[in-house]
Amino acid sequence: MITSAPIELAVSTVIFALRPGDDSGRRTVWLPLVRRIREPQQGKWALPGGPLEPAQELSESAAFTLNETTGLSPSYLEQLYAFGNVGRSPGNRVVSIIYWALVREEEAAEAVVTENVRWFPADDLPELAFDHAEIVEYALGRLRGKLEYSNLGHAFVGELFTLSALREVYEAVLDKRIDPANFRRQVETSGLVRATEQVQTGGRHRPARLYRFTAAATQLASQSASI
Amino acid sequence: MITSAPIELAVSTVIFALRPGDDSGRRTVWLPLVRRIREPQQGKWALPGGPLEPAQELSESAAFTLNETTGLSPSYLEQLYAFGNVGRSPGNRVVSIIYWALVREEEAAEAVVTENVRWFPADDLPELAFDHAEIVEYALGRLRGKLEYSNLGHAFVGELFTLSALREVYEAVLDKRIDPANFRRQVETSGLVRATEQVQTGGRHRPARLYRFTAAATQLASQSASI
DNA sequence: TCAAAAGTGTTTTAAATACACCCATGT
DNA sequence: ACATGGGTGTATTTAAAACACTTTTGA
Repeated sequence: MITSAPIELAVSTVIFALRPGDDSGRRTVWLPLVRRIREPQQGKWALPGGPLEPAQELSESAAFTLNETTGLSPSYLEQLYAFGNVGRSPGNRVVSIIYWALVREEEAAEAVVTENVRWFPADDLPELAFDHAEIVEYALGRLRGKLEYSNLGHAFVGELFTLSALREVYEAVLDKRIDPANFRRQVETSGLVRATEQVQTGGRHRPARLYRFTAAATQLASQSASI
Repeated sequence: MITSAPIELAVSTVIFALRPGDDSGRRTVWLPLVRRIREPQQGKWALPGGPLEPAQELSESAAFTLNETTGLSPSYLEQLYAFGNVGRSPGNRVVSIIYWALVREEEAAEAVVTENVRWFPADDLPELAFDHAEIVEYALGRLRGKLEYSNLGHAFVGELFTLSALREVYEAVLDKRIDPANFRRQVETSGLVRATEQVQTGGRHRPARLYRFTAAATQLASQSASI
């Protein structure tokens, strides 16, 4: 009787954060990778992840890996796609269920950085293990696409934020300039945001009003997370 | 040493076709289900599917199941989502990677109908096994959503089609009336469609010009299948 | 000749975009 | 005072939607 090796089931996560780029003062998209410390593909950089535990929910597994890698909790977490091509891992058959997550950079920022965990700019990645380069590309597409038709910016700013800060999130992710006046109107008429009484001073210009997301917005974000 | 049972990996498919409804002459969305012939949930209707074979691609598994169930080949096939909640199958842990497919009804139509395979209207399903009701709901949302921002109608019509036929696909899936004049303009300016020299006669009205999809359209459909 | 869908033209409505200009603060 | 981003007003462009009307066939 022939018994082939069982199919392995893993969960990995593409973790995005906005960080100051090397060049201008503008922030860009970064993601953490881990260096593989065993064969196959030893030494190459890969997405954080691991085998699924029988008693563990898929999203729990993704969030656990994320916390292990960055020390952070995700402000957004959604399943991306199941990658399972026969040839994607030489020698064994691995089906990887990929999640993607957004984290707020402010919180811990440089917290966890070891020899084998490092953050990279999304547009300047090293050679990745397996099909992980393809996966990251796919996740970036989803991030950009979703930002345009949902209120995903929510996940990148804090509880209180200026409209400029929110706009900068969009500019960083979509990598294009957005007219501040039109952006303001779109956001304000969306009903997903409410002005507070507070303002943010400190800039050498007129203080900016602080906003917060409405309940509708947070709800919408978690809904769209499953659609 | 405690060794828990391994996680099972299955692939199932939500198969959509347009069929004449019971009432009016208009077509509606139908899907085939199979009756479970063993425990758990014996006797309940479920999505067609089965365990993933180690040497089989995910999409191959979905297409194989589809052909087995309907005798048809999919004109569109795309991964939907991986459902893997711990409690979704009592007793064992099953992660199901779900695909969704569109088939052209004309081809075989009533071909495969047995005691344990039956087509149901999407808006009038029997009680389903496991979390399959939730899965079908999710797939319907994706079908409707995708039809609005891509040229998915492509998969439901033949090579040559009238703009009315294409419009009826949209009306059936979205379950709403669409202005023929505006629909015509939108489709014509999209560049995804090209008029042929032929017309379709036979109706008691002016003959309708036949169209075909351009290469761009078919390409776009298969692209969007992986995004 | 009449019904019915094919197909064209035009108006209305709404949204995105572009851009001029005033406001309030730190230096 | 003046540079800078915050914030308002308005014109332009584009697309969606609504709807009147003409065309061509089968019966």
